[in-house]
Amino acid sequence: MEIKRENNSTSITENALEKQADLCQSLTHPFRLKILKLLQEGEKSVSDIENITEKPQPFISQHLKVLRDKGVVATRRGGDRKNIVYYKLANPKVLRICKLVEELISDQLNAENVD
Amino acid sequence: MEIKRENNSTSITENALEKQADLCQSLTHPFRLKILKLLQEGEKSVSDIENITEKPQPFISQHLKVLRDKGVVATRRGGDRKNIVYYKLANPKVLRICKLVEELISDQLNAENVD
DNA sequence: GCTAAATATTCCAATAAAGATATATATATC
DNA sequence: GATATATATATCTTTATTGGAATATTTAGC
Repeated sequence: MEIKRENNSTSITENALEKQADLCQSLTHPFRLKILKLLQEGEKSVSDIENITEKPQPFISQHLKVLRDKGVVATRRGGDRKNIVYYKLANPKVLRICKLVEELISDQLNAENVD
Repeated sequence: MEIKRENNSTSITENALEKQADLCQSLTHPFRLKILKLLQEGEKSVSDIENITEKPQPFISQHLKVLRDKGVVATRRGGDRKNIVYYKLANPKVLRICKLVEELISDQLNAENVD
């Protein structure tokens, strides 16, 4: 069991807010959002994502790592040789957040067009 | 009317994803999330936030600016001398996103505790 | 136009994130 | 244990974000 609180000036709430902020960090890159959008259709391997997006493999893996580290996506090994890693959304709430963000931007653009 | 697309290699979708990513950027700081949490209760002035959080006023204004620039919060001038700026959430979807992020972190912590 | 109160902005040093390239690891087969 | 395929990580340079301190702006009243 690990000690979670570093010092007495950091409240439980502060700690939760930091984790929330940290999670949102994973949503701040267009390519990561694109990955999440792809995963909304269902599980995809790294090379699936490579074929669809036509980006270099290390670039893709780097961004997948960010999503993985924040617990936004989950993985399993598959394929005949167990050398294919399939990624999926770790929690349906991720999808709901992405959709809301998309809608919010849409709302903002519509509000602009009223000018 | 402004030209929105810089070049032909940037698709409509890419453009939307960039805006979405940019919006999420405003959610990546614990203090900004704290502000949003406060504004969920209702409109607050800068000095309200100052009194509640006990942070330096420029610090607060800097973070409010980020939220304002992304269209996450809206302002109005009020008070007898019109020198008080009241902040509120710009769109109810902001609240829903914050709550989902909070729940997602909560889910993650619960999943951890099963270990 | 000066003052006061409330809020906003600028500047700068420190830290963190991004992306390309090179390299490493994991898994099964031979 | 060498090979092949799929994926992951490390390194390095560039660029963006952070926060504190000082300063500026806005508004109304005098």
